Amino acid sequence: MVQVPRGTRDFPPDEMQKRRYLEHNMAATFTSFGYGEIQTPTFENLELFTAKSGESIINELYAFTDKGGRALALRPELTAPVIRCYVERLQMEPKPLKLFYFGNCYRYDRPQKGRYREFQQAGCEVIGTDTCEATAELLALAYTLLRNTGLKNIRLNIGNLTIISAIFKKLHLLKDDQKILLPLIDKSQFDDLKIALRDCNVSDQMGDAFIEVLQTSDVTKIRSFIADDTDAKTELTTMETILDLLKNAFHINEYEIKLSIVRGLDYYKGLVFEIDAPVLGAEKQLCGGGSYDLVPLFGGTEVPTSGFAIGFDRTILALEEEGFLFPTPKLDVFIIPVNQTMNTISIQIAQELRSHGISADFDQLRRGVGKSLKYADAKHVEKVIIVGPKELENKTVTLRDMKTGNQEIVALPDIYTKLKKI
RNA sequence: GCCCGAAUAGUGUAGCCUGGUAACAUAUGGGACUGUGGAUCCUCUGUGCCGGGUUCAAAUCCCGGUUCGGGCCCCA
Repeated sequence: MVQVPRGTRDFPPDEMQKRRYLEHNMAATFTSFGYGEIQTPTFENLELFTAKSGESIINELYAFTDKGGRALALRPELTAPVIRCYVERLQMEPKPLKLFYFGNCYRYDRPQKGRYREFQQAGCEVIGTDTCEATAELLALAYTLLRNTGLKNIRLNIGNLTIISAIFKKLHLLKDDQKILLPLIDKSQFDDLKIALRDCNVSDQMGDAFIEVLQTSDVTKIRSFIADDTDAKTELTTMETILDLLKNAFHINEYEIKLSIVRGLDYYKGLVFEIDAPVLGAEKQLCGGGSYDLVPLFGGTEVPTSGFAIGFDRTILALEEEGFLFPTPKLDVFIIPVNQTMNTISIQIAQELRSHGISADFDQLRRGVGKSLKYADAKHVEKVIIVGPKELENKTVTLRDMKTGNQEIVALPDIYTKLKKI
């Protein structure tokens, strides 16, 4: 039997209901914040993704050569394509430019729960502003977006790469050292980090202090550690302004400063953040983002950019874990012709209801009333119309409420007004 | 890419250790039943992931592969 390829999935109707709900819900939040939707191609020129991350990323890409010999790749994420599109045709748009997107992405990874080779991302980019209010809004949007979906338990952690870089400089750490240290910081493996710092000729005293700063959410502790670096101090003050706005203007209090948030991709700079759903366990990260620099790399005029991406599939898993009840759009009316001579009138009624925005279906298997009622029940239909010759003599039909079992005789012209109350 | 576990009707499971006719529940289709039977009863169809090996005989034992799940690596 032919199966779906490794790491990919089919989405039957009951899954698609959840996915569409989430898409509509998220799109509504994005648009309420003044964002416009954008869509880019599923595949791009390979160099778009190797430009910053280097050739090694090809191992994690679905990369291929087309019949014209072009080196292409299925997109592994959407930030680079959106910025490519901006540079290519949107540079003269009024600023700030606020874009959001949904799209399937592809990575050649080992699949596990919440992790697939084809997965969906939702996300956004803000181009043309790096004011504190813009950054605060980005944080607020990410948090609000996930909250609006119905998620109860999420954690927002905020870090800052400018401050981390300043600390690296202060500890006289070289680029090569950072490559070893950053992954350890990202994974919060502080015991290993301590040993690695020692290998990098950092004194135990400084190393311990650094590790403490990485774990604290106390701003004064961070400030005293970076007291002799003006850039870092300025950045910290900016961050405080942002957090102040987040708290007092956007009224979002649930966040933690966590300097160990450093993100994987190296085009980020300044403020970075992640949102976790603890219910998901090992693969718990739902959202990641921050400020980054990609526009000049793609040949555009330098402009501030920031954004975030949300793991759409994981958001659904998290909602399911929390026992969230997804809204389930149902068929409004099922029409049962008592016999085949009732087919024409049944179809006419269905069409009439459909034209009034009431979803309607009729028995197409020529089943008896009993079997049809059972079918309507299995489909969780609200109302059933039974069309039979006895009532039809008086231009009426039977309207049955499937919840209560109550039945009434309704004149044909009154069906629509009777059902409109649903 | 690495380590561990799993895979049996559409779905959920039993049987596997100790090789011998593949089973149960549920769902689907049909019927009892030519208008109320959302019930009940009857019934058809439908199952061993793939490939090799051992054996008179493999769902069962062995090997390889595939996919899924758990954990690494990496990341969303």
